[in-house]
Amino acid sequence: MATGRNHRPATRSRGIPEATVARLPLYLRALTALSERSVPTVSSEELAAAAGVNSAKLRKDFSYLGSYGTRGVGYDVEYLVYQISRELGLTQDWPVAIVGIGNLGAALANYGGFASRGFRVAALIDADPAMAGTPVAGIPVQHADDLDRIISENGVSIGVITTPPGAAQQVCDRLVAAGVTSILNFAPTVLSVPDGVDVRKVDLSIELQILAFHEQRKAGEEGVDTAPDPAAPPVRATTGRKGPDGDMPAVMPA
Amino acid sequence: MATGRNHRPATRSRGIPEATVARLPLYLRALTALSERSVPTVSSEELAAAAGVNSAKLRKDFSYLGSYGTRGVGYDVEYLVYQISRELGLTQDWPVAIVGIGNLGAALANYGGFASRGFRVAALIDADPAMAGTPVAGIPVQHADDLDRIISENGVSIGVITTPPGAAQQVCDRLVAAGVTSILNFAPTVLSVPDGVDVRKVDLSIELQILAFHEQRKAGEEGVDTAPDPAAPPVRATTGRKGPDGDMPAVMPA
DNA sequence: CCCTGTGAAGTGTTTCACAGCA
DNA sequence: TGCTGTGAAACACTTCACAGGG
Repeated sequence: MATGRNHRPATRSRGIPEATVARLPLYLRALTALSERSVPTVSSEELAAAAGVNSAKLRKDFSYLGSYGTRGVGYDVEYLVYQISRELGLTQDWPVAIVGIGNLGAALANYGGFASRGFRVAALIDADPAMAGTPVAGIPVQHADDLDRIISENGVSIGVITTPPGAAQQVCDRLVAAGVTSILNFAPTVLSVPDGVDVRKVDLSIELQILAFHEQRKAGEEGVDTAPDPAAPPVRATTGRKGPDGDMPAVMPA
Repeated sequence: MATGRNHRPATRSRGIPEATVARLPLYLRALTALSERSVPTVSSEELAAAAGVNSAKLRKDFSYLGSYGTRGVGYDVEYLVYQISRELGLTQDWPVAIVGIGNLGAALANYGGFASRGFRVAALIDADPAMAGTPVAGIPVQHADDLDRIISENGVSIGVITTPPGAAQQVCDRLVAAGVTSILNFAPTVLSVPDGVDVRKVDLSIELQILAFHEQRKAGEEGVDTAPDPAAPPVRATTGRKGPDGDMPAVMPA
């Protein structure tokens, strides 16, 4: 996550751990699927499997919300759907504005799952005057000059940034000034925001790089599993710098 | 994260903490920007600010890679760029296949930052025969029937899934069968994969729901900061179920 | 004297294992 | 008996604070 609010240093009481909050949407999705299949109750084991976590973790997570299960039986699906929805704030409607209607912004606007449960694309905003008025996913694009008005008129408190990286911080500042207090950033930039504003980021290239890291390990791992300590690492001639492996090449790779 | 590999239970030795791995791309990005501005060295404080973390964390992170800094001075930007790139496996080329060329898949294919450092879109795959041959971002879309061949011929080990949720698991299975061992999943589905396969997910609606959770708290927080224990929570009449607040409504909200 | 590198302390998260209730 | 709810142990991650090298 970027700079931003530090979610209250857990003053005890109503503090649900961040890790738990991040899993609630997963449980909710699994429960919604069960609900659609009219399954009345579910055990922690079954629900955990559907959500891709282990059952102890799930039970601990639910224990932070209250005692919503029945010993010997499991959880009432409908009841739990409601409780988690309420906890996540999805029983109300959240108007969202997307700023930057390029390929990605348009794709998000068209994304069906967006509207699911509580979220509504209230406005599309772009800096290109040529786009103003053009409908994307049935919603007319508005010009960035009117950002402030658009945000307040629609009561938007959640903004999605899909601009090029160079514009992201400026857009962020304007959104915050207009009253937005939660931002989902798709631009590959670190956003700085005042206290009280939440930023979450979605970053394709970071995810790929993390995968590449593990992928590389897998390749090197083949047969060399419990390898004995490799020979002492090469040390750079000029300075005393040392690392576990690999020295600086004469020519940097492009 | 979905089901998947458990990244070696930290057998000590060369084990870089997962949290550190997830930040390396952030450092790399900040360093690349400095490098482009021809900045020769940077202190942990400066670099941390640019990456949006605190300096103690950054120094600790770097300490897992080796001793790449100079006391009293800081870090050599070029040298560090190289070391982190190498650690992340970005000194080699990773051919990536995108499966599911709808709005999102096309947007990702067009996304410039994709090709940056080590990644190359090697193939676009879709199940719609009508799309076969159509170029997207200059790359012709191929039919899903040939998935297996496409993956092996291009030596793809990283797959990106941008299909509708219903198709995701099946596509995942086929990718894995074809030799893919890292998957980036954009579909809102829990994927199950065999051991040794990594899955990371990017999920818009989960991120929005997490933001909504905090957003809701902010709204309720106004002036009620150190509120004394609220009155005993209402208890559901029929059963002994109890939660911190809010009972089941007569009619579920749509 | 400045800034890195790192033990040690602190905090958060996961897992274990079982008491207790339906 | 079966499954939830939860203390307590184990583990992971972050922050502190300072020794020590350039």
